[in-house]
Amino acid sequence: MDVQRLELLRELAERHSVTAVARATHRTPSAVSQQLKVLEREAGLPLTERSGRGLVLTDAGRALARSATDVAVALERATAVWDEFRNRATGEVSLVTFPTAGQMLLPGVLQQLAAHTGLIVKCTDMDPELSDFPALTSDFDIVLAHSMRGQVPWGGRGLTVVPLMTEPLDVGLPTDHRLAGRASVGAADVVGETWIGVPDGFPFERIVHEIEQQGGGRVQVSQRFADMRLVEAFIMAGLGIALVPRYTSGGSQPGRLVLKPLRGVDAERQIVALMRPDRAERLAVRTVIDALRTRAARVQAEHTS
Amino acid sequence: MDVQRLELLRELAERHSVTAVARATHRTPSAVSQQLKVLEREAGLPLTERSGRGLVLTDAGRALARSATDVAVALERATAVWDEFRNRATGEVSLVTFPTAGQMLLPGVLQQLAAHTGLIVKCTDMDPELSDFPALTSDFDIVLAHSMRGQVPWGGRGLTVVPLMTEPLDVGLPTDHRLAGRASVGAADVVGETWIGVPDGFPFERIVHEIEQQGGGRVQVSQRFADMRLVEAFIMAGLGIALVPRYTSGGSQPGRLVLKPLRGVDAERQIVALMRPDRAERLAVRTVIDALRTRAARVQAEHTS
DNA sequence: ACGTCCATGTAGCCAAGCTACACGATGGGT
DNA sequence: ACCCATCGTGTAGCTTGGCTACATGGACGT
Repeated sequence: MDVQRLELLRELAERHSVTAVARATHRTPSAVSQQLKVLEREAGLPLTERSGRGLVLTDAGRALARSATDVAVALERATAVWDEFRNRATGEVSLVTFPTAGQMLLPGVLQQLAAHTGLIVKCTDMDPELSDFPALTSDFDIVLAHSMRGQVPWGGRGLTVVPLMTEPLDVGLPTDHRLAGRASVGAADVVGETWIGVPDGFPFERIVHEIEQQGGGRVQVSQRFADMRLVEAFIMAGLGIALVPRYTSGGSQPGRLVLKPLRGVDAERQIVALMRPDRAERLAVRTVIDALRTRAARVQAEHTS
Repeated sequence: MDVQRLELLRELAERHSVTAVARATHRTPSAVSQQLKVLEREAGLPLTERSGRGLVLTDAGRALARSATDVAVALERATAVWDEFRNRATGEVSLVTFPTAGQMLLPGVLQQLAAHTGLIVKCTDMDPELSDFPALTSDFDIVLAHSMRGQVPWGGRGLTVVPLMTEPLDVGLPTDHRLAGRASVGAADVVGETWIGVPDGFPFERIVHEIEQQGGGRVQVSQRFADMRLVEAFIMAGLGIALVPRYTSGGSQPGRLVLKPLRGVDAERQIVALMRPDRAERLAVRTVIDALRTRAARVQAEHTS
């Protein structure tokens, strides 16, 4: 029973295609196919089935892939042991973020991690609109994702979830708005306004529905943007109001945008780090995660004081 | 990070010698030495140290060997998964026993396991006097061992321990003995007798000391034997009395030996199965263990009714 | 019906890991 | 104090497992 082969099976379970596995593991499809065949012969029962053009795993294949994860975890834990003996995290850690979290956390994190020589962090940003967060864990060590409170759609998939911070979502208004003087606003105050929304399927969506229910009316959404800068620009131009994450707003032109807490509505988003459990064991990865957590805590502390 | 190499390091941790590892893994010492060297180069820190003629592990080496066990467990669990998918335990299971336990349990176990085609159980017996039970787990899948109540000297070593049964230790008397009519005997009744003992270092020893303390005197030990048949022969010849495990006695010449429970003394031995944790995960091994447990339960039930 | 994409065979190459043998070092036995 | 058994470790050379390159056949979309 070879670990490499198990790893291949696990990749196949995630990527659903021999060619995709081959690309991800820097091999030819032929090599992957051959190894899977050997694994099946060893197992003595079919692990894969043809399904049209591609391959799917059988029940046995899925079960084996699942326990392959445990093997990978144990292995990574072993390498972490000796990393700890050398007292240094080493190697490359890849990370994807959505723009706002990256802007808020990454500069500070990378400055903090500069002290660790030999630790290289490769960051990428990805539009949350296009990205399926759990799927990204196949290609990146750490995936920064956001979700609404309580809602953890990635628990069941066997992924490791590390909560980083919960960020309140406020209502962003232009400084000359009629509500700009209030300390906070309620659903009834804002339900009649023109809104700038987020693309369909975004977690914020649920909050807008809640405002409609509590405020008793229909929200008018004039535009839908994924990029917060764009949203803020529209607010400041007086073209509508919008939900804005509290810690990441402003920056561009302070003084022309005010944020008002939303009373009576559970308006928070959780920012979490998502990882494949084996990746989460690496000392280098854990070091980055620690830096992310301390940085997130500091950001939150700075805003509450 | 290769699993094979980790396995080698783990074997080295158990056997304390490259040549021993080579013998156990059917390789030349040179091959083992080379692989360990590669592992050290990968780790970037020394894992072994010369100590006279042999090798000892450094702290880092021991830590790594420990986590190598977790890897092995995960791997065996994976193969167990597919064994379960085929619904049959297969392969060879090696087992060592001390004579009395083997006599009591193994025939029934092997009869029960005859139903499992493809499952081969290789049994060996070994004099408990000569054997270091924990050390035997390096060479056998299952080690049947005995110990006194509460006393579990093999807990700390990271071995898997499965309790099979607790067997009372009675006082064996010839039928014409002056105490043969009693329902039970106390320490004071037997402390003045001539005893047949067990070799030094045997767990029974502690009970003899307890008899001396409670009975208030010194026990006279005329002979020391490891084999119970021999002990029983001496008892029946009127040459002394001895502690005899209740379930395994008799058989040879019933009617010339009687057993009397010992009042006020904690005279029991525990029979347990000892395994290396990775071996314990194999479905074949677990099947044999299950058979041992049901057989042990039946033996115990037959004697109490 | 055609082209494209996918999985999978076959031949051949490369490297990892083994054996065989030799050498220096250590420690017990006489 | 010597000798010799034993242990770990180098070096040379072979075997084999796993890869690439290329070819083949089946499934889907247009």
